[in-house]
Amino acid sequence: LLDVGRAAGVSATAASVVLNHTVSTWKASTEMREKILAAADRLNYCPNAAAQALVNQRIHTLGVVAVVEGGELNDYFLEVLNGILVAAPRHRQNTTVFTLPNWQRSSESLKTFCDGRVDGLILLAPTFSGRGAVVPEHMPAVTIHGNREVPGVTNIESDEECGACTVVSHLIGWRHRRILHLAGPDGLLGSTRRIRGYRRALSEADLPFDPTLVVTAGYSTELGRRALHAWLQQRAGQPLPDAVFCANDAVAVGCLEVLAEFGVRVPEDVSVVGFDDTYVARTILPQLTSVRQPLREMGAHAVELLLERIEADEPNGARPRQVVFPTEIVPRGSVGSRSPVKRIIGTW
Amino acid sequence: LLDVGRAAGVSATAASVVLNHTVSTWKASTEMREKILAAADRLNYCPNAAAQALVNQRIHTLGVVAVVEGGELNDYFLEVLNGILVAAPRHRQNTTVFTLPNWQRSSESLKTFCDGRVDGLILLAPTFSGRGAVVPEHMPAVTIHGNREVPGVTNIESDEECGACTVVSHLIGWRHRRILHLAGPDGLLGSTRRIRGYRRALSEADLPFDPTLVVTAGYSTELGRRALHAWLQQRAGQPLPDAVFCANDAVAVGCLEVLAEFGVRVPEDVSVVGFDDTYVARTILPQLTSVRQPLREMGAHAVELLLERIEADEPNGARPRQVVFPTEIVPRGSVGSRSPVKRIIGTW
DNA sequence: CTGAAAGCGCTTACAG
DNA sequence: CTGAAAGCGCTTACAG
Repeated sequence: LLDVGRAAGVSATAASVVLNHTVSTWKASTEMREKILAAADRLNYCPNAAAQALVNQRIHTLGVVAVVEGGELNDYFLEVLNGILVAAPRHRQNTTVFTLPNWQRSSESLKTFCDGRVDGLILLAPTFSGRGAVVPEHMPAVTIHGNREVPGVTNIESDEECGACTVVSHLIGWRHRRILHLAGPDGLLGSTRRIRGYRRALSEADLPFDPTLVVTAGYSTELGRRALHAWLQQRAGQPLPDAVFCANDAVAVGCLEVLAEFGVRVPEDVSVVGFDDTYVARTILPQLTSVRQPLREMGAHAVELLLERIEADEPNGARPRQVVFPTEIVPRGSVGSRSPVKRIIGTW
Repeated sequence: LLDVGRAAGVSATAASVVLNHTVSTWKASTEMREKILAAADRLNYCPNAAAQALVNQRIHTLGVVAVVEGGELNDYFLEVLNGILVAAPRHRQNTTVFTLPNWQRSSESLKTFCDGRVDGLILLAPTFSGRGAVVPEHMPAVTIHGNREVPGVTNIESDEECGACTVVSHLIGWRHRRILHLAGPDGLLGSTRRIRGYRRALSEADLPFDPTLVVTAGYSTELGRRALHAWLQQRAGQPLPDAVFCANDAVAVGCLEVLAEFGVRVPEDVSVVGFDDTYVARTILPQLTSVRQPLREMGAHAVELLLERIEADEPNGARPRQVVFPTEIVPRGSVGSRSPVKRIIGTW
């Protein structure tokens, strides 16, 4: 099309220069630029992105890599993606989204993403099994909620430990003592941090830590349901916990369902808190007290950091960073003072 | 890199041919291919996507265009995107997501997406004001829930009218008579179809149509809240409706909130139904009877249709199609039989 | 069966 | 101030 542009105007290179407002060693006579602009408009010229990408080595596209568990995207993903999708166009970047079945065998897929179709990669909550550089050396990348440190890649996370500690302290403030924690998947950094926060809150309040009160659930409603159900079944006739601290909101939803099935009222009999402050926390009844992570801001920040990295044009690892966003408790109706009467676990 | 591949092996063109398993006029001696493969692996060769795109005129990327209202993605978007993101890699396509502030001035943006960075476009719930070809002639495109017919572009939709009719008939089956409809935004095809379904159900049951029972809300929780709140305020002292048919689940959430504020129980006093069967329908209490549209399947189907279109390499309009997916009612706890006692609207 | 050459559409030193 | 030329990394007729 460039040569069509020329046909209409006068020159060849000229068109390129005026159409890209390149600030080169030029002054581009006004009349000429007018002519070119007109011609471009007339032929409705549209520069070819691939050709530009080829010569500029920049395609102005950011890749987002996420795992879809069971073919299902979740609210966490939606929120972060929201932040990314809104931030990217502000920097005139496109966003392409890659989905992976799992992180285990992601190394090869990741490599194929590095063929020039994107300028950089945002990895969403990656959990790599081995260490080893999974992202090719010269592909700029940042991780969000990286589970292990990816060597040399800057990671964006939130202060989950602090969030967990705060929300558990909040429960303690309402006079709850026996607080059950439905924890995230074993071994994940996020799970560990929540547990650490939970323990810190207990110890700050001089409460004993009872390991039987920490049970691994996972991050989904179904896993939350199962974990709590099993736990309650096993303890029929024993007293209910005062409160339940759930690894995330999805788990809390499962928790609320099971409690309802057992005839336990929330928050009258038991208080429940979640984590992430997703949409469901506001819509479920009772509304769920939760810990907000600024997921959208984190997504937006990932875009900016990644862009810096791309423009700096230095290999990963040059200036790895750790960015920690604050978390914040959002109090709602699912927390009340400890029930004065001790309730016993029934059977279902 | 190709010439590096050659340096290691023997030839130049050869590498390209074996690395792309092009089925040309070749037989590629086994020893040669071995050598090339080995060299490629050793240098860990990675073909440049931009260069390939430039010569093949195919970049193997599908564009998804959606509007983010108020910078906020919604569950509808998430579901459809889910379908797309899972389907695309099955066809070895990438997905890039474009977000627009609105559809009004989308024409120019759409044009810039047609610079070779994608091979085709999936438009999500576009609402164009003018008619006029908004998508350039030679850019393959499909719409999902297109609001007007985009000339020549095949549209994927669901039988919303039927869904609305079924769910309203369902309410009538529970003996509800005065059914309020919190409708979608004025003028949108989806709103109109829901209203048509609502009216059809009434007429099939020989019930009169009362225009004051159809009130425009919109598609968000907040708009649902406001619409119902205003409606109830105006009618203090008058009888409550038997049931509320909401334009979508988000509106239903707002509806449930307002009813709770007015001290109205669901479903004992009033039944409520939503539309879309999003995540919230399952998690809110009472769980929401809703109409399921197979959004993921629709997204996946869009990918396939678009790919056909791209491969057929014919201009838009050659074979426009209309694909209609069935809808399905999902009964849950928010519907019960009509309250025997007539409840009166209180003030809030 | 194999390699040299042209070309995809653009940009950018480099001579006029 | 302006244009001709080379080159980004690949593919694909086209001669050997």
